[in-house]
Amino acid sequence: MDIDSNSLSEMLKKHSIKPSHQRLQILNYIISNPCHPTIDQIYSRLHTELPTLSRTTIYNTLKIFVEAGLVQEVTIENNEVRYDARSESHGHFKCKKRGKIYDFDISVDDILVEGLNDFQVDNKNVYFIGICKDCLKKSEND
Amino acid sequence: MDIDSNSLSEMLKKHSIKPSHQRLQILNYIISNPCHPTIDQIYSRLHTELPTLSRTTIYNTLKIFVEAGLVQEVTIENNEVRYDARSESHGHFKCKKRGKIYDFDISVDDILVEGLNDFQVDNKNVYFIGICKDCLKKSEND
DNA sequence: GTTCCTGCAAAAGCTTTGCAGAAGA
DNA sequence: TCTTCTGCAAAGCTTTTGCAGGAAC
Repeated sequence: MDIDSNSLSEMLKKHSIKPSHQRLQILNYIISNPCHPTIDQIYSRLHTELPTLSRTTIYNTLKIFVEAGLVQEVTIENNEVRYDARSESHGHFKCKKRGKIYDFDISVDDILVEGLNDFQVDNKNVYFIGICKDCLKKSEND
Repeated sequence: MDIDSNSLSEMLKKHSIKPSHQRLQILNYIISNPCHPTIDQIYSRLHTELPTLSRTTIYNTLKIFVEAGLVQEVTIENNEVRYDARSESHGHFKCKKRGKIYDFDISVDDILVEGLNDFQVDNKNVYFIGICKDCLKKSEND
């Protein structure tokens, strides 16, 4: 699931970010695991391989990545910011039951709103909340 | 800006919520101020009139309202849940500069996504982030 | 040697919980 | 009286900050 270290390094350099070991690991994780991980999920996973890695570094690093436009913050519900490296336009569906996030294709650029003609829109987000196919099936069987 | 106390009371009763003084005040505030207030904004404003009102009560009350479907939680960015009593379908625009939230009309029910055919979608949210007309004008003048 | 990065510890902010007293039926 | 609501205080979480040691160049 790992990505060629050189291409990761290049990605960082393109955004004027020095490719430290920690930053490469974190970027690799986010790209390899497009499951919109939270800070804690990233920490839990990488901490086992890199025991000295601290949460502070993950916070610092993701802040740098977000400012550089390398990853995006995904806020669907409070108390959990998630991180997403997908650049194509897409929406998110969050399952109430287990909290799983699904991506779906939607061209948010096509959403035009009359009232916002004179506004500068930098970011368009679409998210749905409900119950996913799998959880619906499970409750049927109960 | 206040709403007839009887109709507020009726709204609560319809949802099997006992109309206590605090609950009426909080509901009145949210409906009269459709600016998507945060808990803290509600507290700051109501606390002056009702000095004994506590944040805990506002948390409790809003939780009840949300569960009853009387108001909706609006999460646009982390660290601030906002509350909204509008029931019609609409989207939110948040201005980066001053944090102001604008509503815009959009029929989110018309957004259909192929990949989610077997999913139960309870809630559709659309939010944009950018710079509002007013702030754009101001920076022109600088 | 200088600069930037990392990570511990502490602080800060928001939200939840436990519980006792108050209000209402 | 009995039930429910309120609000103080404390606890719990996530995130930020300050700072000293370390790595890289």
